[in-house]
Amino acid sequence: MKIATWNVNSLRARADRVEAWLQRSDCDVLAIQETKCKDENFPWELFERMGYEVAHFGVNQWNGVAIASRVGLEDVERTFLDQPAFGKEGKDPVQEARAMAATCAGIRVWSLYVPNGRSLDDEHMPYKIKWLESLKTHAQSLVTADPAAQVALMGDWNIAPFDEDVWDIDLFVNNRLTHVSPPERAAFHAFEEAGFKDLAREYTPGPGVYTYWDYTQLRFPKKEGMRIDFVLGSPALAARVTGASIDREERKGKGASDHAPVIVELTD
DNA sequence: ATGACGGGTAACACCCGA
Repeated sequence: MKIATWNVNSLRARADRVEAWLQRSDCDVLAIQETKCKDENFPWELFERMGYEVAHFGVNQWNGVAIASRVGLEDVERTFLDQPAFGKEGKDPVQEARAMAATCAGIRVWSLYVPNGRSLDDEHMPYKIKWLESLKTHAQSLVTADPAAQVALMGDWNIAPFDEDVWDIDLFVNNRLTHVSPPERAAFHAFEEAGFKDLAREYTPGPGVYTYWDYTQLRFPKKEGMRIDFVLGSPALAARVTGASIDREERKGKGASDHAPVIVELTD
């Protein structure tokens, strides 16, 4: 069985690529981020045609998450416990479409689009940290309630947990860029301390192994990327892993997303 | 070639991404 996560950077713009990828990847469950559409614009028929059930959560052109499965799709949730809302001062906070869950073949699958943070001094940064802390509390509660629970936290985490997860750590640190700061990394590692494991890393060792390459400045051909997309698994799920890969072929050519799919293989 | 940013909305720019 294969499960995967992929930030597609607009599902409508990437529809042909997503369909072709489903065709060749033999993927059973795909967590999608940045659909960038409302339900009424969602390409439902693409997934039907390919034999997948799909659930989507999107409210406007920002964010948007979905889960497609050909092994069942039940108990869809569109938020986690105490998921923070974001609102600029003077405006009502809004729950953003950044998380959804569904149970697929006994696995509690989450499709997650962690807030970017924008800059270390921006009000989106404390939002990002709080968002992750709430998610961790929720994820931890699932495993506490049932130590045998198979939970997959899949998505675009917008954090590079280790120095080798960016092509030039000095550039990031010296320019006070996001994704590598101690508070962001601590928020990520808290999941590992809670028993969740990065299921792909041991099968895709770095350095120089990434899941995202900026569209600008020839980042992809120059191999200047970031590892920021992860599948974190509960102990019971981690015990089933037999392999993992990053499909960097998918980043090539015209019309690619700036993220590549991350695939984890499990025992049946 | 893996190649010089792209998507969406609304408007003839601007927001957003990391």
